Order: sequence, then C-alpha cells, then structure tokens
Amino acid sequence: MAETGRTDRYHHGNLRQTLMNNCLKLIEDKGVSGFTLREVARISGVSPAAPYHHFRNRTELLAAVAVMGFKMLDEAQRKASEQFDNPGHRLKALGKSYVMFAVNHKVYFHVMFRANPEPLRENDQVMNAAKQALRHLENTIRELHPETDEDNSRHIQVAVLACWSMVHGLASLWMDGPLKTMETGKLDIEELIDLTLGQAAAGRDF
Amino acid sequence: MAETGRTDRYHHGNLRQTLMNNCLKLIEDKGVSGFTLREVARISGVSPAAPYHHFRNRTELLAAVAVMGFKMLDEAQRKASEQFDNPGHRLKALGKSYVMFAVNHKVYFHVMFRANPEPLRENDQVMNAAKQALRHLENTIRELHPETDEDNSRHIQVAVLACWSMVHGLASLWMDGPLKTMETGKLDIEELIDLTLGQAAAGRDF
DNA sequence: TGTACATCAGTGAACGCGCGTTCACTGATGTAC
DNA sequence: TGTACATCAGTGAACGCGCGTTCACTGATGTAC
Repeated sequence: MAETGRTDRYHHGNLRQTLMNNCLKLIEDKGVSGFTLREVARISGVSPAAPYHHFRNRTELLAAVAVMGFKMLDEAQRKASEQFDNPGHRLKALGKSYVMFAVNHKVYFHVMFRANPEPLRENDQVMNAAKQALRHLENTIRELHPETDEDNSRHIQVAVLACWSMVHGLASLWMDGPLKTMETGKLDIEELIDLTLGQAAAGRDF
Repeated sequence: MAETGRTDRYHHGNLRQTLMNNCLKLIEDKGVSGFTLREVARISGVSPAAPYHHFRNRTELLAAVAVMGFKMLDEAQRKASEQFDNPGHRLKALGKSYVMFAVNHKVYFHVMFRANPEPLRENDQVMNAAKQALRHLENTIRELHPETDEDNSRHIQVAVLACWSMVHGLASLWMDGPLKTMETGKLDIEELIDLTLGQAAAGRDF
C-alpha cells in the first residue's frame, strides 16, 4: 500500500510479485512464447540479472505463475461448491466456475495448461497445485455415485473426464478463438455457459 | 516415388512439401514456439534462404500447415458423416472422428488451434478451411432440429457449441496432459471417447 | 536436334537483433554487542 | 545509541548464441525457334 510508487529505491521491496504480474501482462500482449525474462525485467524497471535472485531461470518464473493460477482456481472451485448442498447443483456450479475462471483469467489458464507444458509438468509444485484444484469436481461426482464397488470407480473416472472435457473444451474454444467467428460468439459468455451446460444436462444430441 | 532418396540435386524438386513435413516434425519435438525457419531449412538439407522461395515468411509456412490440417479434418469428418444415415448416429461418429483426428494428428491440431493464433486467424485461407471442416457438425445438428423458426436457429448454434466443446475439450485435455496423470489416462483413447460420449448422451451429471 | 535465353530454385555470406545467463561488483538492510 | 559486519538484492557489462531476413549470385530447367 504505502509502498506503491516508491520505485526509486535500490531495493525494490516486492520484486518477486512484480515480476510475476508483469510476466502475466507480457503474455497477455504477446503470447506465452513471446514472453522473455529480459523484457519482464525491463518493464519491472530492473536490470536483466535481477530476476535471478528470485527465480532460478525463465521456466521457474512460469512455474510460479502456474502454481498461483491453480491456487486461484482451487479457491474459486471451493467457493462454488460451498454454494449448494445438492451435489447436482454443486456440479453445475463447479462447471460454471471453471469456465468463468478461464474467461476471467485467460492468461493464467494459458500458462497453467499450455505454456510449453513439458517443463512445467515435471515440476512437483505445479502438479500438486493442479491436483488440488481438480479434487472438488472429483469429490462432487463421487457423491453423485455413492455406490462404491470396483466397476463404479471407473465410471466415476469417466464421469469426471466427461465433465472436465465439457468445461475445459468450452474454455478452450473461447480462448482459441474460432468460437468468436460464430454467431454464438456474440452472446454473453455467462449466458452461453448456462445454455451449454443446460444443453448437456438435458442429454440432447450426443 | 522415384524421387525419394535423390537429395544431391541442386533443385530439390519437392521442397515445399518437405518443408511442411519437417515443420511438423520439429513442432512435435520442440513445441510450436520452438519451431524456427532456419532449423526447418537445416533438416531439409537446404540453405536458410531457400524456404523464402516457397513461403513469404515464417508465419506463412505455419499457415500452410494449418490449412492442410483443416483439409484433413474436413475429409475425416466427411467420411465419418457418410457412415450413417441416422443423424444421431452420425453426430456421434463426427464427435469421435474429431477427437481421433486430434489424437492421431496432435501436431496439426496444435498448429490449427494454438500456434500463435493471432497471425493465423488473420489469414483468409486458414479461416475458410476451418469453416469448411466445421460445417459437417453444423449440418448434422441442423438435421436433428428440423423446425427452423428464429428461436431454433439460436438453439442450433448452442447445440453446435455444446458438441464442439465436448469433443474439443476431450482433445485438449488429452493433449494438454493433465489427463495423463488420471487413472483414465491409462485407458485406450478410443475406448475413452466412446465412454465419454456415451456418458454425455445419457445426459448424466451435468 | 541445337542453341539462346528467360525463369526458376537454389547458395552462402552477411545484417542487426534480442535472448538467457554469468560475473564481479556494490549499495541497502538487519543484527549482535 | 553506535558500530562492525554478514547477508540480501540490486547493477551493468559481457558471453556466446541462434534467429529472421536480405542480398547478389549461380546452377538447373523449360521453351521458342
């Protein structure tokens, strides 16, 4: 608070966070592959070597952003699932919350799922944060299928996958853009989510 | 055919196609952002300047690959939709064909939907090819909802979106990898698609 | 069938550039006494 | 309260690198006569 604006000090005071924020800004403008450590340092008003006091290398900065994103998603999913006792309603709320997260935090979503995924996927902190964020969906579906014989455990996995696919796909299409050329692209995204999830709930078409 | 292996000629004979193939190989190894024109030229056994006789610049090579991919998808969708007269069955076949395309042509899929999408999305040839590939899905859904009043046209758009989301999401999750850490990741992908689309058809959960 | 010539599709050297990372350094900060 | 000193978090110059693209060029190919 009181710190904002005082940028003329030798010690920055909050460089780690500043680098992460500017990393996101940069990716928003130029895409994940357009992000460079040097430019992040530059717009943070700091020398090219400074970030190395906070992150081992370029990949670790991206990983930190991804972890942050998964924690935010986790929190959003938690809030959504607390809104309803009925697991069916809760599931729908989780789905909507997932897509809304992607829409409202487009850049995080990119880093979380697509930023040169290979190096990030070998990072334990990232993988754990991801698992945490997804457990709300799994728990809720488990509640919808209380019989827990062996066969059922597989059905649950498939159900999780079906739900995840639907919402991840809606989010992906929104971000990948082809959607924008369609008529529906002009609808309000929130309305669109309701309609689409409703469509799926009715079990029509597929 | 008879040309294969004769690489010691001054004129390559088929450089355009060779560059596109090696572009795909490179992206498979290093990701879209790791693809460089120079390396494509290198592994094609040609000087760094040679590609400029076939593509105006780096982006245009990517665009050509994307167009090729959409044409292949179009063809796959066409074949799938010819398998069934019943539009319900046809829809399911289209969905499966879409996901199988992504799984079997992972790299094309990446270029088509994610390769620094901004420049590609401004390319008319790419956008037209994309529209062509998607029209099978739209036609089939239109057939399922023959009443064509105004309200219905919107329902159709939403239905297209719901279906597209499901299959694009399944494909995305498969490619983005988190899926692989789940139990279901160990299932055969083809089986998985059947189960998931079946799940959705039953209208369970969501 | 030969020849002249336009055009096509390569070469290879060079350009300017920005990158990730390292290095020896130094100013700022916190702590023990 | 002052001072000595360790540690933290910056600087700025330099490294080697590979990139996209351009340039003047040349060998190969196709065609008209």
